[in-house]
Amino acid sequence: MSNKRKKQVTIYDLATELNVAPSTVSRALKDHFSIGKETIIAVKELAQKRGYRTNTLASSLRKQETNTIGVLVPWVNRPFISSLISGIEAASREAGYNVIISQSQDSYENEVTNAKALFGSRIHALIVSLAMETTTYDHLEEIIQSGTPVVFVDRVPQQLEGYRVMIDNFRTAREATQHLIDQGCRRIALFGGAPHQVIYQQREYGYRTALQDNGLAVDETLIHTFNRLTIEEGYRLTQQVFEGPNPPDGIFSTNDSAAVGAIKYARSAGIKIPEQLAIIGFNDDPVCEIIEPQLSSMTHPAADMGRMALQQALRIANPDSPPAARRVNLDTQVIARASSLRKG
Amino acid sequence: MSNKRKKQVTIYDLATELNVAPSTVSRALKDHFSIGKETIIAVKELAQKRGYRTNTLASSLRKQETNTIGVLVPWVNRPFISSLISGIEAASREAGYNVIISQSQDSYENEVTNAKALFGSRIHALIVSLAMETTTYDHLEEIIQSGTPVVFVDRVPQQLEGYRVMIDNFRTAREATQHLIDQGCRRIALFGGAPHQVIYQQREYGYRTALQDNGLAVDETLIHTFNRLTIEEGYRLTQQVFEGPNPPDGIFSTNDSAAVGAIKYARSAGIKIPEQLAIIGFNDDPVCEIIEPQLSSMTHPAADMGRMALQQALRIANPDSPPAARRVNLDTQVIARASSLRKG
DNA sequence: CTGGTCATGATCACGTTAAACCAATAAATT
DNA sequence: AATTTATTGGTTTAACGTGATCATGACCAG
Repeated sequence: MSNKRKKQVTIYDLATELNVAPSTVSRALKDHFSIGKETIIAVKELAQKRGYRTNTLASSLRKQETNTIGVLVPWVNRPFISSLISGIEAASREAGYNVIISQSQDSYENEVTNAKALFGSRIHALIVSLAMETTTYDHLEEIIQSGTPVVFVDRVPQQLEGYRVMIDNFRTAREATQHLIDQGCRRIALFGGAPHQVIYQQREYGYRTALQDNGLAVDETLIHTFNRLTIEEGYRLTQQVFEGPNPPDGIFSTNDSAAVGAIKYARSAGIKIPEQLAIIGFNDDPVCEIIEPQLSSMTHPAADMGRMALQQALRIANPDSPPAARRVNLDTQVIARASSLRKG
Repeated sequence: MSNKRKKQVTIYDLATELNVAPSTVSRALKDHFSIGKETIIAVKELAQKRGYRTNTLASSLRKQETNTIGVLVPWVNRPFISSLISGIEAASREAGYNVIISQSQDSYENEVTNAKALFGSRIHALIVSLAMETTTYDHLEEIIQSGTPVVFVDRVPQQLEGYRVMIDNFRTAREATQHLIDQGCRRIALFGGAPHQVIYQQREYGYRTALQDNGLAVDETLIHTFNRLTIEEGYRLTQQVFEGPNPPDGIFSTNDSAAVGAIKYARSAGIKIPEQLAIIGFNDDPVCEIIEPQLSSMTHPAADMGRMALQQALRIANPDSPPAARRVNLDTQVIARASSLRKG
């Protein structure tokens, strides 16, 4: 019923009450050097008493700069992404920024629409993880051109020049594969993602390199590409592979979900893990510790990546800060669990 | 380097180019009835050509109303919450609103700070799920008083008058307990949450009622309270209960994590599920289908709750829409899986 | 009485839009 | 036919709250 909002307190109100000019109030609130100490105290006290809150809209409009960070991700309800957002949110709030989120739902079309919407909100900076479908980047190029800082996280664009925060996918995949080899695997299958996404290319390359490092031939029939890397896809493909000739003795899955699918099939088919089949995933989702046997994986420091992406975003275009790095790589490590650890 | 942002196109630019007044452009873009058809077309065409995007800051300032929805939750990286946010985000974007998120990290202090920050951003409405710690509500009362629509989701306040979107916790808990009874359980333990949170009170009440419905005595020693309902807590408490005298033959856990802990302990201690111990959780997190045996649970329609919360939020204070409901309850149902299904 | 601080005031401008106003033509009334 | 009234298609003005810029006045040292 009370459709009528309480009138907000403005610097003008404070000014009249204190018999000073609005601009004095404005400056006092910001501890401007040219305002007397007593005035500053008086203004702040009254502001407190009257419940004054600066109108960020007006301020942003005037300053031609918002305190809002845009985040554009495929989905918010995925373990990796939600932790990424958690990191971005925490760091943003500490730095005095708000976070607007939007999800592309892995659709290119949505990504374009949302990018435009965020851009229209005059965000201070944009942090993006690309939709699976995305192969062209005009919608983001446009934003970069406008001078808005853009930082790509994890799923980064192929060609586009820009700032990136990632893990070293090549090295991480190489280590994951090496781990399986160290555990005695000789025929390792690869469960890879959409081949136009850089991160999956790099992971495949890491896999290939590890094999070569150890003098193992790359068997192309062991390399599989997934559209969505879901549990179901992992299950189905594992089944298919094991019903064919010459099954693998190890699987390196480029995410955890597909690896879980593999474990599920193996368990249902009576395939012994890790003796007959060693499995390692990617991301170290919470599920790794829940499934039986527990799933080995590569850490993917989601929250740290979020914090780092924000830091970079704030450094771009801020001449008073250390310069932003074009490319930040965060450390990862092998978490060896029962699914790959062969005793002795 | 290009620290200088491209100057944005304004209605003023379009107006001069078309030799009309800025207000005409403004109205044309909104298909105002008093503007001629041809003018509207001409304006829109030019706007398109010049890449005009309305400055939402200016618009919001002028209209005294933003298109931003504030979301205040304990954590974004939890399955239930991230799905809730996903629902809010999707519905908001469809309705033309942005979503600002902030997490209290289950701390009362953070919740207050963030509430103030969101309020300062002049949000159109606020959707809140309370921090575990929160027991007083002045920070939210203040926002409600100001006329900003506030909708509580899931973790709602005890006394505070306000709009709520929840599930029927009482009925849902009663059904969960009844399910265990139907499967032959006679000594059912309750794993409950923070007792000052309404939802956990209601769940306990539902549990008690189900027992009484079936003529079973309530054994207070079977009722356990958890601070955080984590896997570890669930594990430890199950161990404690089973090392004591007269262990239960069923567990109703008010979230899935604690139930997973219970399964883990049972498995390690050789307790047969569901024969010796039947377990049902709450939320139907993805983990339910991953753990072995699969965990029975009660659905908790997170994304739907998010969409519904947004719908209510937009209806409050909008006289042109159907009135908002003080209380919306969404349906839930039992998902019976191996952890509780006793054959025959 | 000149010049320099210190503390503050006055004046827009940021981009948009609601409200009030206006001119010209078409339609309705006497 | 003459006059009033509506309708169409705009324009002008002001305001939303803040803050950068430039102006001002009091006081004091030299």
